[in-house]
Amino acid sequence: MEPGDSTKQARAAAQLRKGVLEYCVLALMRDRPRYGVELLHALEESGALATSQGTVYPLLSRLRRDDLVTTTWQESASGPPRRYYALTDSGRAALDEFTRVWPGFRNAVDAFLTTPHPPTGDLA
Amino acid sequence: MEPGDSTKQARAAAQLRKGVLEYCVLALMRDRPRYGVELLHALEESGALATSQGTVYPLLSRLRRDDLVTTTWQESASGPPRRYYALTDSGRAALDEFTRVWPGFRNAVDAFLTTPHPPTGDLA
DNA sequence: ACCTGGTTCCATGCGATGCAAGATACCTGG
DNA sequence: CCAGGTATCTTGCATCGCATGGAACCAGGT
Repeated sequence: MEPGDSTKQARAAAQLRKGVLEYCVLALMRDRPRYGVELLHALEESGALATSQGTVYPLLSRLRRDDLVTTTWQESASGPPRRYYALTDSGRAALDEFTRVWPGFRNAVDAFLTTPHPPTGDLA
Repeated sequence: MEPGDSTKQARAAAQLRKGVLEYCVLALMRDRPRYGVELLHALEESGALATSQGTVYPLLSRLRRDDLVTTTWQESASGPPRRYYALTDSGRAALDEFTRVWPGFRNAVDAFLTTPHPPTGDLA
C-alpha cells in the first residue's frame, strides 16, 4: 500500500480492520508463540489485513496489559533478541469467544449486501 | 442487549461493527430511500448489527457531509415528519466498492480463524 | 385546553482503535 | 568504524461506536 493511498478502497479496508485485527493476531498465536515482525509478515501475506508496526505494537501492548498474552525474550541467530508472545488462558478464551461470534456477524453483513430491500416490505 | 452489558462477547461485537455499519446502512438504501428509525429497526432485526440512535444519527450526518446520501423531508401519516436518506452516485459507488472488497476481507478472517499455524512454517 | 405517551430527529462527550512518523537498540559485513 | 538490516516501542492524530440527554411533532384521554 502506497503511503499516500487515500482511495475509497483503502479507506473502506482500513475501517474494516478495526476490532478484527486483535483477534486475527490472537489466532496467529494459537499453535505457537510469535514475535512482532513475524506477526506483521503473516498479516501482510494475507493481503486484506496488511498493516504497519505502528498498529501492531500498540495492539500487542494492549493484549499484554489485559493479560491475554504473556511474553518471553528469546535470542535470535541473526539480529536483536525477539519478544515472543503466547496466549494465556484468557487470551484463548477471547479467541474462542470471537470464533463463536464471527460467523453470525459475517453472515449478517453478507445478507445486507446481497439481499434486495424491496419497497413493498422486507418479508412480513 | 442490556445497557450495562460489558461482557467480552459484547465488546467483540461492538468493535466488529466499526466501519461495517456505514456500508450496511448504505446497502439498506440501495433499493429505496429510508429514514432514521427505519434503518435502526432493520439493523436491530439483523441481530448482529443492532445499535442505537446515538450511533445511527451521527453516522447519517457523516454520510451527508461526505455527499454519499441526500435527504428530503416527507410528511408522516402518524407522527412528526421524517427525513428520508437516498444514495447519491458517490454513495452507490462507495457501496459497490465495499461489495468488491468485503469478500476478500471476510475470507481472510475466516482463514485466520480456521487455518492451523504449525510450528514448522506456514507453507513455504 | 391540558397533558401523557409514542415517534422522530439531533448534539455532546467519552473510550477504543488504526496509523503515520519517529526514536532506540542489536547484530553483521565492509 | 560505519552502513544496513532486524526488531522493538512511543507519540500524536483522526475516526468511529456508544451512552446520554434534549427537542419537536402528533394523537388520544380527561
